[in-house]
Amino acid sequence: MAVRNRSNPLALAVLICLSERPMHPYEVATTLRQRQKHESVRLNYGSLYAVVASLEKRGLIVPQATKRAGRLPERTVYRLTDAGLIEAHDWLTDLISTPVKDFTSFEAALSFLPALPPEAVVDLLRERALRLEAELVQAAALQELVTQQRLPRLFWVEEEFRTVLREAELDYVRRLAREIEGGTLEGLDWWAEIHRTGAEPVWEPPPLAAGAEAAADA
Amino acid sequence: MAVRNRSNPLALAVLICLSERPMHPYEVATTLRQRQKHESVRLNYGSLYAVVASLEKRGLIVPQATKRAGRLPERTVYRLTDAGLIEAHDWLTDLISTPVKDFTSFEAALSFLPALPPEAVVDLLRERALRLEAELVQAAALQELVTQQRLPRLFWVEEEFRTVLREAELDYVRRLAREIEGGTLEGLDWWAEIHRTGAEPVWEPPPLAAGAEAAADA
DNA sequence: TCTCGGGTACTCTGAATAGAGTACTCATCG
DNA sequence: CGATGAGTACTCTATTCAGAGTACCCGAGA
Repeated sequence: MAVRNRSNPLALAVLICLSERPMHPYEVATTLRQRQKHESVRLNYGSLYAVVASLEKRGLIVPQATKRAGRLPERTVYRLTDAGLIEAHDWLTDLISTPVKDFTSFEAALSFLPALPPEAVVDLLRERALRLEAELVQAAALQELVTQQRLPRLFWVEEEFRTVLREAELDYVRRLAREIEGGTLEGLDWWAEIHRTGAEPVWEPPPLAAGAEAAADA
Repeated sequence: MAVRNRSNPLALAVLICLSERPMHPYEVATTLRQRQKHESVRLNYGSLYAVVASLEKRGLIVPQATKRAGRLPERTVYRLTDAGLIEAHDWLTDLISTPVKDFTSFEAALSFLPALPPEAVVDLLRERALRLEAELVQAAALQELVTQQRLPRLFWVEEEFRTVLREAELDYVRRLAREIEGGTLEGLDWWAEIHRTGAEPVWEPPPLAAGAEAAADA
């Protein structure tokens, strides 16, 4: 209970949903799902209710009424406070204007590349490329479906952005595979050697002052 | 204590470090720092020791010796087991071959765009573009420094990838700003209208079946 | 009528984390 | 020679979170 201020973007999603009209948490969740926002913001109930409690504690939202339909669990409807609206705008402003470092899993993977033999890596990169292509095809299909439903692009920009990133990744993955295979990746000789000798697995060499012209620091 | 199997890539980093030679956790941390891997894998002590404990429990690493230097705290040196090496390779294989959905904060921001007025968003996007450019300049400087130190590209691919993604993002940010400013973004009319009327802030319209030709579902 | 799946609306629990704190050493500088 | 600051090597704690679980309702089909 209680969220590190501005850590979880789900809190922002809640604030913005409530800026439309008062809702109870479950309704927020279904709204986000309907609008496909759960593709961009991690959403699960455990976090949702924690986030809502924290927003209430910070005075950004207040409970408005709790209704009971039949013997279903109580629904607590929340509404946004003025402070909440301001916080939402500030937060969003900040999120748009200032890039933050996200840790992606492929970046992690890339930083451990030398742990596998180069030929294996080429195959794996090719596999990744195939999967990325498949994802792009799927995304395009979805795109089409959505335009047919006449939902303007404005409400779909995050998906567009995802596609742009995926295309850039695909490009890079292909290029890297080609460079390893073609032997043009600097460091490949050492890399292949390590795995050929079947030596104890080494991940990275000492900063490696080059072969031909050494010591040029004077 | 105990890590959801394969959730935290830091565990992979530990396995791969130990595949080089036995180390104690703190040494793993400094090694990762030296090699700049903490730019790609989230690293902090709290997680490090938890992750190490979990790897031990899973039999992927074993304590080899605990030495004490002076009255400094004990250092427990761990080494990789055979199972650990296999797990490292499997995990890495998987990470390279299979894309996973990462939730980035800019994607979240984009999905809430309509909550701010369009002119404000244009300014914020321009600001972001400037910052991205600055980051790219910095990255290029670092790149140069590293090549001068003759560290082969192989050990730097993750940084290269980050640059590729940043460039793609910059492109997209600029394009989006232009399209909003130029009025060519579909949905802009509605967006501007909402914020002009100063109506209660609304984030998204009902799926909006277009103006001219409606109902085409028969 | 029974029951089965699917939807509503949360609640609980056990991990997993981030980041600060601890407790010591060693080099340096006035 | 004492203070200061950087470095070593963890440990602790308060959150935070993911996912499963609970308890109910409703409609359709056998």
